[in-house]
Amino acid sequence: MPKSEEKATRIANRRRKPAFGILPDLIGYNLRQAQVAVFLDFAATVDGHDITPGQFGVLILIEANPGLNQSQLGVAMGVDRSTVVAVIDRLEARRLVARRPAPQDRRSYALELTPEGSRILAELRPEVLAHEARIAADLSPAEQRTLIDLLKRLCKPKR
Amino acid sequence: MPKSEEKATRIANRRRKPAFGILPDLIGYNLRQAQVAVFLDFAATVDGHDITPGQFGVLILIEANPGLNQSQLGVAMGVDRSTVVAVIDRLEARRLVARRPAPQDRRSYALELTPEGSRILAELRPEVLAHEARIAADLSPAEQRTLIDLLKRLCKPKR
DNA sequence: TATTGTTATACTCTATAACTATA
DNA sequence: TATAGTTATAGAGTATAACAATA
Repeated sequence: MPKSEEKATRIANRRRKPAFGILPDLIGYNLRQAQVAVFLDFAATVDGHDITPGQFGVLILIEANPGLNQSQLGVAMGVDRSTVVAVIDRLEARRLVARRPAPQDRRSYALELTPEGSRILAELRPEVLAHEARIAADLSPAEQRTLIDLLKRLCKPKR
Repeated sequence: MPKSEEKATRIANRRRKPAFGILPDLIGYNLRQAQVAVFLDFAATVDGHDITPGQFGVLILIEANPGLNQSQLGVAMGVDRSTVVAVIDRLEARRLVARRPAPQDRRSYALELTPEGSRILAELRPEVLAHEARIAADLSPAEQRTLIDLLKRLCKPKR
């Protein structure tokens, strides 16, 4: 095969878009694709703060519920309490969250934002709102509300 | 504190639902919550087949594009080609996917489903469709189409 | 030079099981 | 007995950087 033909074949192969079967019709697949894209935009948005969507959620939850313990945080996030340990370890090492002694129960910690954590969160909040506006730029406000409503109703069978 | 009061406090703490701040208004958060719930239902649905949504997607892609190589698969899935290696390693170890010599390019493998892989996929497909119907049970067919449309339009700014 | 597959390495996220201190 | 936090362990999934074989 002559060189020019090889290259043409390679480029053709690269351009020939693969078929996706039933995937584009599946809610689960589109959910996953959307989440990957949103995650990338989030990371780019808060660049310099080095924070993940999950960590942002933890900061919001602790700010909204000061004194929350790790088990309660796990329930709120939908993860096991053993998973919470490492999450809080990372945030504590960065001095964004503190484990205080819980006044009523010596088994547990009362989680709080440090002043630095509050400051970072104050900076993050408008950035995250800008990120939200950007990912949803192609959707009207009504469509954005519809999307959130539909997402909340997934996996919630009629009662 | 008397025992009965302790218990009452604990139960009250457990019942007092934490506040979620701005999270419920964020598309990213609802996307994540929905994906976790969908993933759990998927795992329960294909129980016994021990397959993840990502692995199901790989099987569908290989079936729809027999002879695809690993790099092309990575592009189609949106992951690095080094990530594809371990994914295919696992599916090959389970004899669901085979690395065949690529006819035109000795650097690459032509990926194919084994007969066992085709068989499993034939079993999985109706299970996955049932799973899709279940997670979307609270949505009308029109709402399901709307949801998929809105998800596809996320992170796709107006051109 | 560019591409394919691979390895080494590292990090996040996740879970289960078992342990300890405390309730 | 039950709960809170922890540790050990394991596995999936992800990425970057470098390498050999091939194009």
